[in-house]
Amino acid sequence: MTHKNITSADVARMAGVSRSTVSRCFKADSRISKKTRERVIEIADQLGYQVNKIARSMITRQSDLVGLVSAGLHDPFAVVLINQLIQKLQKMGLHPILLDASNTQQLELSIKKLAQYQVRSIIITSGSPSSSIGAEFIRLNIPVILLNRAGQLDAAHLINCDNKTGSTLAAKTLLDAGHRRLAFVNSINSTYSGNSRGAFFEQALALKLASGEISLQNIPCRSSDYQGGFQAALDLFANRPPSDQSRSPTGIYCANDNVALGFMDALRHELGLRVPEDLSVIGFDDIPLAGQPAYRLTTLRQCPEAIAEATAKCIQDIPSSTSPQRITIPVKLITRHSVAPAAN
Amino acid sequence: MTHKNITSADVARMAGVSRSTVSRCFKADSRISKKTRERVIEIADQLGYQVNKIARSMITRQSDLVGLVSAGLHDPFAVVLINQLIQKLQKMGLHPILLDASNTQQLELSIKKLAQYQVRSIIITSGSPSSSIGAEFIRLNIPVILLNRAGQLDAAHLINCDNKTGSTLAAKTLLDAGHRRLAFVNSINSTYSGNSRGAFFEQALALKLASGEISLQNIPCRSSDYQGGFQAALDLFANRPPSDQSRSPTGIYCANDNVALGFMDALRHELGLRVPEDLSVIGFDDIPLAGQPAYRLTTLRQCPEAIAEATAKCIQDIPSSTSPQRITIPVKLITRHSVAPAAN
DNA sequence: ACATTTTGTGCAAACGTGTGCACAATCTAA
DNA sequence: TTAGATTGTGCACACGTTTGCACAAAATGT
Repeated sequence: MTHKNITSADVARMAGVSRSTVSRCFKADSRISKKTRERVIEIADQLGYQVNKIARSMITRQSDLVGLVSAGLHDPFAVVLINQLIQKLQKMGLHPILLDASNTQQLELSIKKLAQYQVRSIIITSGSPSSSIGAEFIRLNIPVILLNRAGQLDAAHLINCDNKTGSTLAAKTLLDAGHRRLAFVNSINSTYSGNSRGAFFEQALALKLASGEISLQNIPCRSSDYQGGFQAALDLFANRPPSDQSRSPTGIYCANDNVALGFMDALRHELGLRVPEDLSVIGFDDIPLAGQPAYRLTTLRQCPEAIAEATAKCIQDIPSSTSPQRITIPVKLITRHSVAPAAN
Repeated sequence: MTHKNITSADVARMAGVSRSTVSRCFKADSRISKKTRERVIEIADQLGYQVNKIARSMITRQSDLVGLVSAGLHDPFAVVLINQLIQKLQKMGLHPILLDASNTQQLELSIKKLAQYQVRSIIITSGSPSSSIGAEFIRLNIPVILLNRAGQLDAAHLINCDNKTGSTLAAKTLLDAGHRRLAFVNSINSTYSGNSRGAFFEQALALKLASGEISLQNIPCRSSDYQGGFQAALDLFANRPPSDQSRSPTGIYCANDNVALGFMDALRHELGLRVPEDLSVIGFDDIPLAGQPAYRLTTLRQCPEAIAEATAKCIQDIPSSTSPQRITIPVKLITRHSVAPAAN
């Protein structure tokens, strides 16, 4: 027994006008006499009438729905970002439908169904759903927004944090502290952010690397999360002869905070090394945990609120924009206590 | 220029049948000859036809959309729970629309709009949106599922973890370790879970409390999160004269893991106290961080997957179920290294 | 062979809205 | 006063589906 909704016909009858008039009373730019509009809205309110979005979507071929795909909620930065996105979208009257990209096959299925809901746009935030999915949406004329992801899609809107400045700052910070043996910790499963940061880090060090002043080592981890960082630190020092200890890196730049925290915990709790006395560590993102007393991680902050804000604005601008947008969000060095002058 | 979708009329024309027939070919229980059905589906596939959910929803007054409201993504347990929910729902072909309950006023607005999308049901997971919202949905004949929340709504489906058994186990664990001065850390902003756990904890200790064998102190914190726990520990020892130190509690039960971690960090990093040597701490939830080497928190695990599974099943069963469901999910004691025998 | 049931398909109405077009009413300008 | 412009409203169709009803064809029973 479904509840009978009050429709525009009801309020039309009540107000002694046609359904068309009722409809037009809710559109700002329609030619309706002030008097009629006021009366109709009055009655509508009184009846608790609300326009049926489903019916409206059918005719306008547009909805207030937005697809939001993310590879699980494992990465803490992804979580705060999504949180901000939800709030901003909600404020704009948009409703995000969350899709999990962990299972690619599953995802492709869901994402096709999603297209049937006339979503206004789709935001792809992390992980790696095959970019063919994005292409599929482009083909259906549904705008695609890529957040911190590689842009193989020319037609997609791109919003990225400034990995170049960030990585350059990381390099400078470690160099200024006197570190000579540097390392970059990154997942072997290439992600856009990680690879990009690594490349810019190396680029910032290029001159000194060429002159032999400093060294740079790539430390691979299995996954770009806490466990990955943890294991990477273990692996790094596992089969290293004591005589070789003096050659291990002292300035560590991690692809993101989560990796950095895992790396630090392994150093401290498993390997008996101190941060920052023995090794300096820099992360990226500034996730909430990074600032807490257990870690006090020096890191590059990318502001999730700014990204969410830019995304919201991007969606708003899409109807009037002709070419896909390219937006770069600034990052900021947050100096805490995980970097100290090199001991040797 | 919107992309022209292929409709059932297209495939009907192509197959030389009527739209009705096409529609029926996709419903399992319709009387359609095997031959026709196969041919139609063949052609539909070939054309890439997909039923328009919007149009279907309009006529069936049902959609594959599900409302999922949560108070931000701050609590780590809420995050893993939501993650599981998303995956399970996605697997069932349902699409969750996420709503943020941080701003109550904003929420009421969004949630009303949501009703217009004919959501199949609404899942309320944490935080405290006024229960009138739930009532509003009940009134609209939209099923409401409350997860780990108080049930002022008789008509709502209730899924709760077993706070009673959990708190009883916590009490037993601390008592068995020889602790006499116990405490419960909970937010002053009452949440259902926190209050419930506190009440059952006290209940489990009732006999020994009455006999004066042990003592129980309530430690309030401003919020039921990391910061709250952190500050609570600071407050507890702030204006306590050294002579009084011996009377402070040694067995601490926290309303949830997040509070427990904050509490522990304050003890260790700000107050110079050791866990578990000086104080024993038990949490609730078993969030991912709790198991990591920095904490090794002994805690009561409530399995997010089990809750999500129960929720999914609940939604599935709703059409055929007559009375609202009441489901309790078991919890399990996870023994790690934050509880030790009482020193004195 | 005929009556009756079963099976398969089409017609048309409904869901609730937006919007082009027509047209009446009011207003403006000479 | 009258022709034309402007304003406000209604009619009717469209969006893409589901589904009750009608009905032809096939199958069944006697």
